[in-house]
Amino acid sequence: MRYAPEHKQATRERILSAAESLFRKEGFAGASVERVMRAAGLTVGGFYAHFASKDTLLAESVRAFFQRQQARWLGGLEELRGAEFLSHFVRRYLNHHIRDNMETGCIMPSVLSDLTRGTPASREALVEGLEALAGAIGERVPGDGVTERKRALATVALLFGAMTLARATRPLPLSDEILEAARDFLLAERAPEGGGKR
Amino acid sequence: MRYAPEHKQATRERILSAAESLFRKEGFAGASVERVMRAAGLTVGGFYAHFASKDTLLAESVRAFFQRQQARWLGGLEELRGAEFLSHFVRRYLNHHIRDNMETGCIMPSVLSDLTRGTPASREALVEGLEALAGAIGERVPGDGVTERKRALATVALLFGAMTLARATRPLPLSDEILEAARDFLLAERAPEGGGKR
DNA sequence: TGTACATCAGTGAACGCGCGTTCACTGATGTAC
DNA sequence: TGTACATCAGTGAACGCGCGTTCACTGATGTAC
Repeated sequence: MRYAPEHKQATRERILSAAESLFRKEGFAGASVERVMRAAGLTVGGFYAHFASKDTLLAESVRAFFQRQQARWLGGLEELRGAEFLSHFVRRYLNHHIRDNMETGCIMPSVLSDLTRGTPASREALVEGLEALAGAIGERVPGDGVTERKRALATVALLFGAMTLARATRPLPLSDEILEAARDFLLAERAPEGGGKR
Repeated sequence: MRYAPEHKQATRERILSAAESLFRKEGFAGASVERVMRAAGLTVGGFYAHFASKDTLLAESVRAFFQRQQARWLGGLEELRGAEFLSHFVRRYLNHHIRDNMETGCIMPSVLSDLTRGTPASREALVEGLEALAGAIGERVPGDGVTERKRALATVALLFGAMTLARATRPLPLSDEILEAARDFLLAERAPEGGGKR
């Protein structure tokens, strides 16, 4: 029990990271507080020193996911714009690795259905993440006809929807087709004037 | 206990219909077998005369949903083609009523996350429904560049993704924006050569 | 430097609860005679 | 038409289990003197 001012914060992050993995792999109902704590190297009872409830844990996991992932999704694409940016971003997301590794890939397909019934806090975490992501995309991809924001929102909705369907239809060829279809649909047409080659 | 040859089948359909409603409203984990049976006017114990397990019930609910809903989604649009068909179909799906009435609207946003972790039977039910729906859309909407099938798959993925996000972000304005964005994205461009006015 | 003490992150047993599933049963039905 | 019987859809109590949460506690840490 080493115990320094920053120690509790580090433990909290360990729990959060374990929770993210388990929520991804097993969903909200499938990941019990006891298993999350065990995965973080702790015992059940300590959980409530860090989080008010399991619902709070989901909200914080979603928040942490968007914060961490936004950097990964957009990292290295900072000066790309338009079709060029979109091509990299979409290909980065809609790939087999994210589809096949539920415990490390995107958390959204695993918990989106739970969020439609979620607490205000977990929905708020989703909204903030969505706004930030749509904002980052909108900045880089000009809309043509529809506004940038709308285009970004539709893009995100298609990414999440396609990844969820692709996971649910694994390992059939249909699963690959869905990823391809979404990729083509987002990239094949309406190439915006901002960027480059695709 | 009236009890005629067709009576058991009718009871089974009552259970299935109650299950669909409860899975829609509360998800797979949230809808217990006991509450499903009570909603069907029966008691728990009788359940296993009709279904082998709760997992089987989900699979059969998904199958029943697609069978029932395909008719509702496509009914009356039989002779429409191309952009005209797509416009009706997309507007029929992406509306506030389906978003705000989880127990009667689309079941997919409620259980898609569960299906990514589902049994083979429930995933098979999803695959069959998806193939039938994509086939019906593909027949009516020619692809341009991408094949009809891919276009149909991307359309379905965007519909489900947008509806799920819209439900999770209710009642914020963002929720309406997501529906609009998906609608515009599917209808605004790439107007195919098959149909009509949009 | 050494000792006494307060703090509080983490432990682990216990709580009440609702879950999915089983099973001995009931009693209305349709059939045989 | 009337009686005896087999069927089996549906009942309801019971099962073992894992859940989210609580709480009295432990013991390493940092502080006071």
